[in-house]
Amino acid sequence: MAGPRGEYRKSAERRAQILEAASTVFARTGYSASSVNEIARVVGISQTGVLHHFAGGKPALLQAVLEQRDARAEDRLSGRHGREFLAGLVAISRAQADQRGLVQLYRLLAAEATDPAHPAHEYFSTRFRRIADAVTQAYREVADAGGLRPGLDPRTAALRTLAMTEGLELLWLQGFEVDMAGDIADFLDAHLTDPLARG
Amino acid sequence: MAGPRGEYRKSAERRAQILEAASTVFARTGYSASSVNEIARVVGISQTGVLHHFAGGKPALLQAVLEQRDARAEDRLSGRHGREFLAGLVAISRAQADQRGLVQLYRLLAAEATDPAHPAHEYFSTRFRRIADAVTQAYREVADAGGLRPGLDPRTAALRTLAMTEGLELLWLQGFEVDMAGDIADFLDAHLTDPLARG
DNA sequence: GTCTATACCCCGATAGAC
DNA sequence: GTCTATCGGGGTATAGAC
Repeated sequence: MAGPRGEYRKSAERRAQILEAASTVFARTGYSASSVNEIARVVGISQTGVLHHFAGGKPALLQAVLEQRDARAEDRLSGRHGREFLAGLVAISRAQADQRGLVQLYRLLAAEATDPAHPAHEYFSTRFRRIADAVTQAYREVADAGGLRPGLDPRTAALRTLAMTEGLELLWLQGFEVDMAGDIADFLDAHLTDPLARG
Repeated sequence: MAGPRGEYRKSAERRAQILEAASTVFARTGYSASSVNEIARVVGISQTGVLHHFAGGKPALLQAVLEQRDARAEDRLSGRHGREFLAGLVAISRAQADQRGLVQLYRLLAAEATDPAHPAHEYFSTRFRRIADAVTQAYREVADAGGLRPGLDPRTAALRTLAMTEGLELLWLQGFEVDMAGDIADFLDAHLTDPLARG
């Protein structure tokens, strides 16, 4: 199980360092206004040093940052259905309170990417739709089991849940003292016949 | 009631043109990534021509754009209290559906301005807090009149209302077909003993 | 009021030495 | 793997002519 040695290992570590630096720099000033040079400065190497590790330049850096986060986050919900899935949303919210930089990064990039010319435009639009569909599906499963309050439409409930989640995140970033996880749990409970278990 | 003539009038018109161009350019690419040059190109004059009218440079342009919008929006709520104020929130949401560019501008700037070094940082943080306080006050007035459902705290209700408003705006910008005004009205009604009048 | 010209800075990318 | 040097482009801002 020994990892790569010598030059290879050094390269992998550099890549990781660069990725982390890119993440914090993008989070602070967004994609367009950030520079490879500044990322390099954070790492402590030259601009060309960074480009050596990411041949595709700045867009490649962005893509790598996004992929890294997705890989870490997606399995938190995979395989969960109905009420379990909804409970997973609460868990994710709770975890985000410790990742301010990452949340900020996503918020800023998502806003920038509204422009169709932005390199991450496609990424965000499909990602958002995928999430909305997954939440809709979860509500549908809850409804089939008789756990959804009467008169509620799964799709509408999903969009409102998403809106509340994103909105609370926004307020939290703005510096308001909101209990994201608690508020989302309350909001979900308002849709269900039986409340979710609290963690 | 005749306006200014001759040179003065020409100047005022130019300023208005520049402001409008700045608004659309900022909305498309954000503040940091926009250039005075591009704004000038949209207007059809040179870069120095723009700077002639806005001595403070790019930051002055940004400030002017923000002030212009506030001036137009604030009186929509001034003098209204309690239920009337809440109904005003719904009206504002309805109006925003026709102002995609402006909404986009605010969303992007607010995200950028999370950075304390951003020229609009202070503006957004005080603005957001002012809105939150105003909504809290409105809920308090409703509560005093016995119109708030029992067990609800005005401040918490206000923050959740704000979160829902912002979140719906976000989803709408992302391309989802959401009825912002209708959903907000529903959300408000869930807090009140009597539903608001629908427009 | 608007222009051209210009000074000076930072950007991303490439070539080539070590 | 990392560097310096360099190219071409674009940014803000100022000086001064018309």
